[in-house]
Amino acid sequence: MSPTASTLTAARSRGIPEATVARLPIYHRVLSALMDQGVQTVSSDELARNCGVSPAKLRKDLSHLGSYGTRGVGYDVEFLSYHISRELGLTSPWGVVIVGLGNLGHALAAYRGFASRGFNVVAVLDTHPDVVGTVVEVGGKQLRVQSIADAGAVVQRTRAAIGVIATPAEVAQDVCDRLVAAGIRSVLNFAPAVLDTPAEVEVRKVDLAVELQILAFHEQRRGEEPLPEAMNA
Amino acid sequence: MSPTASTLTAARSRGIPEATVARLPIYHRVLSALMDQGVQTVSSDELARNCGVSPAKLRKDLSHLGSYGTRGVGYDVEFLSYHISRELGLTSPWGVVIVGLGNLGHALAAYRGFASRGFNVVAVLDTHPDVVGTVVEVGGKQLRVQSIADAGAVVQRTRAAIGVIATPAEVAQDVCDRLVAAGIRSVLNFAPAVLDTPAEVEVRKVDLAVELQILAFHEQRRGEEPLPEAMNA
DNA sequence: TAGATTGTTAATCGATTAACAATC
DNA sequence: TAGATTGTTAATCGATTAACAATC
Repeated sequence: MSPTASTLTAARSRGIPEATVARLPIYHRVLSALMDQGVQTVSSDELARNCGVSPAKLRKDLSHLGSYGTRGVGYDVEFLSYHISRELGLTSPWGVVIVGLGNLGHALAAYRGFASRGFNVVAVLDTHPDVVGTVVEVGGKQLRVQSIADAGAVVQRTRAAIGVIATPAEVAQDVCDRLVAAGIRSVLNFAPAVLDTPAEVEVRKVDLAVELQILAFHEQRRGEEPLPEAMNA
Repeated sequence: MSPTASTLTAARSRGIPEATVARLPIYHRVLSALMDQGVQTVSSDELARNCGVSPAKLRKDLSHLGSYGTRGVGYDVEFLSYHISRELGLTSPWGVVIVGLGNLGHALAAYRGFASRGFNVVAVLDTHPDVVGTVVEVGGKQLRVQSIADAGAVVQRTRAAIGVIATPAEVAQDVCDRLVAAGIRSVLNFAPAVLDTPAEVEVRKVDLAVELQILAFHEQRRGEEPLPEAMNA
């Protein structure tokens, strides 16, 4: 079939598969690295190899954004990078609030990857009276730790869009409720707890224990290999 | 069809879907919490609600492990918990090596979730001469930071199975190569780099920037106008 | 043009879901 | 038994893959 207006519209319009969205940041990062190296053009084979995916998957993913390559040539690195960042919403910076300043919270606050990727840590919050009022250095700026009780005012003033929960599991749900009440609709949860939120809130979870246990599962399976003919037929 | 020997064997045998494996740790954690609360029996509806999944998905997942529930009653919390931990390979502890003792590495070393979930940090490594030889407190023990150059001996002596990479991106591939050469087959990668490894090595990646960018995508879609008029402050 | 490489198709594979028969 | 709840089925949905026509 020839590409009609309607098929083009379908490709360019709203429904980008979640699996594709989850890979776009990797493509974007690798393209940035290629730009730093002065590479101007890259083929789907080469880019895919750098990203650790198959060329077919890469081309399929990119086809959901539009048609930004040139047949017989490849992709212009800068052009493609721009269109991915546009699709991801990275063309203007997002404000991030970090809640919980234990070891992990401090590590996150010190992380340089925020600013370089279009995210600004605009506030740090904690529940504990001992921690509130102390000063943390975040991306060159000094930020005073504020109380989670002030989440509403803080989010309104800073226009923060994303909340990062780095608290113990016990207080994570309460913290999340306060962030949501304050207007936060995007949450990154590092606490080992399942958060209950309204449907319009997008929660993503990073869980060290879960990752380790998945590795343990495969590690165990690998060890069980040494009995090929015994057991089941 | 009636459940024949072959269908039972199929269900119990090797192929547990990856998507199911990825959820087992959550089920396990919630079951542990229920045990702590003294709950003895739980239905799939109740357990699913606590885990943030649908009851149908939960029952489907559990059916891959075997038949550990009782129709009309539900699941015995302790019994099910045991079988999940057995399936995940958590009945004996796994040794973990942490590489890279920057902010994140220190936070990981201080994390209490390791020991309580069947993982022991048995060694900490770094590349930098200034850091090697310093002492880090990990789970009550004092561990001396060793050189990545000694990875082979360290892995052999400690019988570590899992390597955690918490280094900058630039050295991540080199560190990974050394861990693999040392016999590590399971890697948890916190560095923002795509690692190239032999097929038998299982790599999982935790990536703050990727998670944030996925949130940004949905945030943008939700508003369709990131910062209405005022731009960033 | 001839060679190279994209964007799309169609087949396959795996995961999710709702419904319900089995059974406690 | 009657009510409750599992384990399984079958339909649906979404993601992956290989192949190739389009086209630079």
